[in-house]
Amino acid sequence: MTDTPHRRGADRTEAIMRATLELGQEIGYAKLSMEAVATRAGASKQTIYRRWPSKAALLFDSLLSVNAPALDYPDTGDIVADLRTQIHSAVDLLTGPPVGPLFRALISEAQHDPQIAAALNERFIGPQADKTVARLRKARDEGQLSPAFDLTLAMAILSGPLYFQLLITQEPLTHAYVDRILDALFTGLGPSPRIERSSSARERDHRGRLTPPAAT
Amino acid sequence: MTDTPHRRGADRTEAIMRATLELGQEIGYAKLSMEAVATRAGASKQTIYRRWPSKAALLFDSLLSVNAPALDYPDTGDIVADLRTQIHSAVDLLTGPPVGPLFRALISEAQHDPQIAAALNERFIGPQADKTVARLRKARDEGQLSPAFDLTLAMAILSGPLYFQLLITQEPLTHAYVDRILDALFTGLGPSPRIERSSSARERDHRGRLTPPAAT
Amino acid sequence: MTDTPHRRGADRTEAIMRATLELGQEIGYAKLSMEAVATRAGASKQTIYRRWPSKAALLFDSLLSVNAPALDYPDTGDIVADLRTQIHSAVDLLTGPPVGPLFRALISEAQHDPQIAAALNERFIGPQADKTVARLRKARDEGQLSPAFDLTLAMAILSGPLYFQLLITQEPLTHAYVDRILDALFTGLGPSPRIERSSSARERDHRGRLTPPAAT
Amino acid sequence: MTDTPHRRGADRTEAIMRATLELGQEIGYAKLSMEAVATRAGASKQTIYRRWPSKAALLFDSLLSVNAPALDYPDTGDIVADLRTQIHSAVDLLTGPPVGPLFRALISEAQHDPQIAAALNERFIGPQADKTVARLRKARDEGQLSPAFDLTLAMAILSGPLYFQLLITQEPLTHAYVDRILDALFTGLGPSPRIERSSSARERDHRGRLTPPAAT
DNA sequence: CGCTAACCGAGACGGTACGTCATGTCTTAAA
DNA sequence: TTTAAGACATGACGTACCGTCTCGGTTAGCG
Repeated sequence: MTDTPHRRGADRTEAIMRATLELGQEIGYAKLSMEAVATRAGASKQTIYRRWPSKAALLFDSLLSVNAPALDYPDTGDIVADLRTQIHSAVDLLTGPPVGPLFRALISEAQHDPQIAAALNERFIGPQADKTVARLRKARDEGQLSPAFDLTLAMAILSGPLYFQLLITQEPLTHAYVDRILDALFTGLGPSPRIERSSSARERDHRGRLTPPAAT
Repeated sequence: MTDTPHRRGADRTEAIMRATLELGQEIGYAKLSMEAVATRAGASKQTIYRRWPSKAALLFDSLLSVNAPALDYPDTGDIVADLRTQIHSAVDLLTGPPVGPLFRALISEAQHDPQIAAALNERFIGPQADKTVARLRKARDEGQLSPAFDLTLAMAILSGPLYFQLLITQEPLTHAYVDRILDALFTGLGPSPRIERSSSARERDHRGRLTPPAAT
Repeated sequence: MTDTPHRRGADRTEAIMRATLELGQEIGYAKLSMEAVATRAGASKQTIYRRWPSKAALLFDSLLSVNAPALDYPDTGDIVADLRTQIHSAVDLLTGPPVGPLFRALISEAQHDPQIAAALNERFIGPQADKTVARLRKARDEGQLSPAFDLTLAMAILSGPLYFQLLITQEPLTHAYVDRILDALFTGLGPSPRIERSSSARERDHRGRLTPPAAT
Repeated sequence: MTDTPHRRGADRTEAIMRATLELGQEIGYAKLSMEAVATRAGASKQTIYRRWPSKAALLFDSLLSVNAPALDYPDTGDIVADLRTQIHSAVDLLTGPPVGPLFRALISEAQHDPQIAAALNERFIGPQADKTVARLRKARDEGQLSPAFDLTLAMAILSGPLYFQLLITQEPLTHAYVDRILDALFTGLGPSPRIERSSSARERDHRGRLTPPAAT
């Protein structure tokens, strides 16, 4: 009476996703087989297929089931500091286990599964991008940024290089790299004399620029 | 003896890669099977495995075999115009068939095959990035950019959003989008009043900035 | 409350057997699945398993539920005519739908299900054989057959070749073939000149013989 | 180099059939699974399916592979003795392992697989029946039987009751039962006084009759 | 010019996983 | 309480590819 080998729908769902995450970390999400997940979860393949149409869909839901820390932008009034805080967190999440490998596997799948691509955008990429844009908009509304500041493009410039590093060059994604991009966006692509600058000076300059004025 | 079912070494290599490209375009590179390639090419699986250790390796060589136009930067003296010309070409290449889907498939594979990732970087991404950096360096040396301009980061900011669009949002990668990024990099993230500006005025301003001066 | 999706005990039993017969005729009794029967009958699998322990048992009861004409021997006083009448009827029943295929399927099942074999003998084969033996006994008692006539063996000789034809050679089981066997049993295996013979002559000869006297 | 895990086509065929026979005897031919055969034979399922289109076909070939004693009729000049000898042998073969259960399983399959039915008739039933008919014909030609003796029907009367017993009543098939049928055919359905009769008397009477003259 | 070694296609082979189907048991909710 | 509905673990199905391994047949290049 007390062992209850299995009980209700949701229980199975959870067990399967847990098995997916475990196996994914052990043998890699690319080599994951439905068969192995079923065995590990003590579930039948049918039960898995009842809920998820494909391995990618299972991966996706497993990713969602990871109780990720809510990545909401802080609002200290300092747009750069807030972006930094938030992007550092995002990078930490997307880089480390268990989310990192799973996330990369899903992007990989998204290249030949439009449904996964759509879901990924709707549930993962999009919301996060929206938050970034929203935080930038608030800063612009508060006059910290030029009224004409291109919010969406700024978001792309903040995100793009990170994904480039994550997916293409596959070099480690450090906080320092994030800082370089933030500095480029708001301080300029030039010699970044930020170390010497006082924080008040930095704050005054938060107007969205990649470069200092060229040496005349 | 006029039909010559097959001949010699290199011939086979070519036939196999041709079959790979054909099948990839017909059924998608993800669903491609060595079996199907062998059949289509009139080759035996053994012959394929003799030359390529994995499907990804075959895809990679097939990608290289596409006689892509050399993507070398022009040098008209105008750094922005040259970047624009070159990146437009690159985007056209990476977007359209047959390279586009194949390229995406390879990036997909690279997520779980470090060898492919390395090869992709060494033979594809890296060289192109180097050319971009080189062209930027030349512009800096010629005084068109601030001496402190961060060449590598600029490259990442130029490339990142494009890959983001290609791999993540999977929206069409247009010339217009490339132009927006270029403008952001060199003109600023602001209202881009470039339409009214004379070209000479634009040229004068090529100093690497994302934003106009904030409204004071 | 006019649709009454289902009602009470016996109703279900009937609906399930009807569905079994329908599906059996449509897709064959061998490919019949409990699942399909349940769906067709609008019943749950549990309800089926409550009543029948196996598919074969369900088939068996479905066979019994076919309102087969009672196959009782007529008694006109002419043993051969009566046997002929009765066996013709039996052959017609066992050959045509829906009983034929179902009967064969059950014999098939009986080869690896002793319970079905037993039931088949008790409820189907046995009673019919008993009737044949009884009719033969009566004829013997009336002096139409030799007192030493082996009733059981005669039954086997009458039945055996029919099952041989039904199950093994699977050639059509005709009335003519039945007649040949009857003639062999009562007239002889020889040239059967029965066509020229008067019926009275035939009757006189009903003593149970397979052959005419050999040509001396 | 001496272990040779497997080598040539035919080897596999043999191993698979051996595994089929073994498993069939252990767990029954009805419960036999291709999966189990493959495992036992150390073969892959594909290899099995390459050779046999269905489980029944595999069973059939396995049956043929049993090195059954050639069942050729002796010819001692005494038709009844020869039939007896031969049918006793046939019954022994078809009754005992490994042929018996396999044979019954195949007849079972033949009820819903016309190909098996055809093969069974062509390769198993037919040839044996032909031999019986041929032996009977020889006897007729030699004058031991009436010129008008119906050879085919005699064969059916000899075989039918045996299959009836094997498949339907499933009672043991004894030599004694065979003898009763033979006696019915050649001596008559009557009181069989064969025990007291001299063999010469019996021989004289071999004219193909089921009954003695009725008691007048 | 003929022989031999390398290479080829063909495809069999042991595997692994696929995605589907049916089994028989179980639970739930409605009637 | 009986039911329809259907989830569930199990296990087999038949198929698709994987990567390895003979097989013969054909060149090609050396002798």
